[in-house]
Amino acid sequence: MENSHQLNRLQTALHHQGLRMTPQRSLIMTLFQQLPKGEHLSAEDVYQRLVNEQTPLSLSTIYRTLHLMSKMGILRELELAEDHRHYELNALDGKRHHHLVCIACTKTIEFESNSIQKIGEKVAKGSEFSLLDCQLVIHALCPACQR
Amino acid sequence: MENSHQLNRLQTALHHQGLRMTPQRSLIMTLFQQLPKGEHLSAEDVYQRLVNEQTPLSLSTIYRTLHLMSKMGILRELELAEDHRHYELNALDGKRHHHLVCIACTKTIEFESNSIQKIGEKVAKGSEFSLLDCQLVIHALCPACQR
DNA sequence: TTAAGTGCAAAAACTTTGCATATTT
DNA sequence: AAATATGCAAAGTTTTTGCACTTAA
Repeated sequence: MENSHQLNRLQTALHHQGLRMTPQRSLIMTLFQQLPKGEHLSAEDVYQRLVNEQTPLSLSTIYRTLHLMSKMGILRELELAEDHRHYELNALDGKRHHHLVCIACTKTIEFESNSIQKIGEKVAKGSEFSLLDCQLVIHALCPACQR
Repeated sequence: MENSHQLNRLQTALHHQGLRMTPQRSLIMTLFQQLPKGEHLSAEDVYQRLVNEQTPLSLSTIYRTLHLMSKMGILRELELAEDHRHYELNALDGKRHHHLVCIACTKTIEFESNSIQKIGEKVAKGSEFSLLDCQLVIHALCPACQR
């Protein structure tokens, strides 16, 4: 099934770097896999959702895991208007979404764009970088906040 | 001259909202105007650069001013890989630049793109938002960090 | 076995806020 | 004069880290 397949991929990737699969990492990975499209979580969110599971899990471990999985390209770190970072599964197929954010009320609209993805790939390739993620953030005022 | 023209624009904009021009705001505005293209500052950076000026200036005031000027569309708040926010003057002509960031060593390359700007405008208009800023951030691995 | 991972508690880094005083308009 | 802005110091948030203990491979 899909879930265990993804967990295997994570495990393989970890082992390639001499790192280990743990119940905590597995739990966090599974949480993000089950997350509805478009939803993203902060470290604290992750903690609240998993603290009552059978596996013990601390905030420090969550921070460490979120960083690790972002560096591995498994999660994407969203840079929105909020005061803390949010994470979501990084789409393997390049179907990444972008954000239109009202800076007054923080209302956020998501959208997809093939063109942005293509620009990102072109720019990365032009500098010989290998792309992990690209995201457009548009800061604006929503109709209500324009008065 | 250019500088005082910009200061006048700031003053007018402030007065429109019942707010006031102060020596501190003027100082901060001038600093950003004189900043070389492509350079951006954190609140702490601003403090370090201005603390020895004749005008007294505190970190709180800097934070308050940076927020205010971002909400006014005068500054843009950059969302990069760093752990704190950076600011720079928001280009009035739409010549905004974007960032390609190596997530391993944080090496950053800036680039401009008319297409991105156009996409931003189209998306904002589509939802009847009024655009203030748009920025593409590409997370990637630079050649050196790919091993 | 042994290097990596975890939890805890403490610290660090960054940002916000209350309040008295000072300043713009 | 009235309302806004500032500085200070204290508090708030979010994130990081040291260390002893645990665990995956």
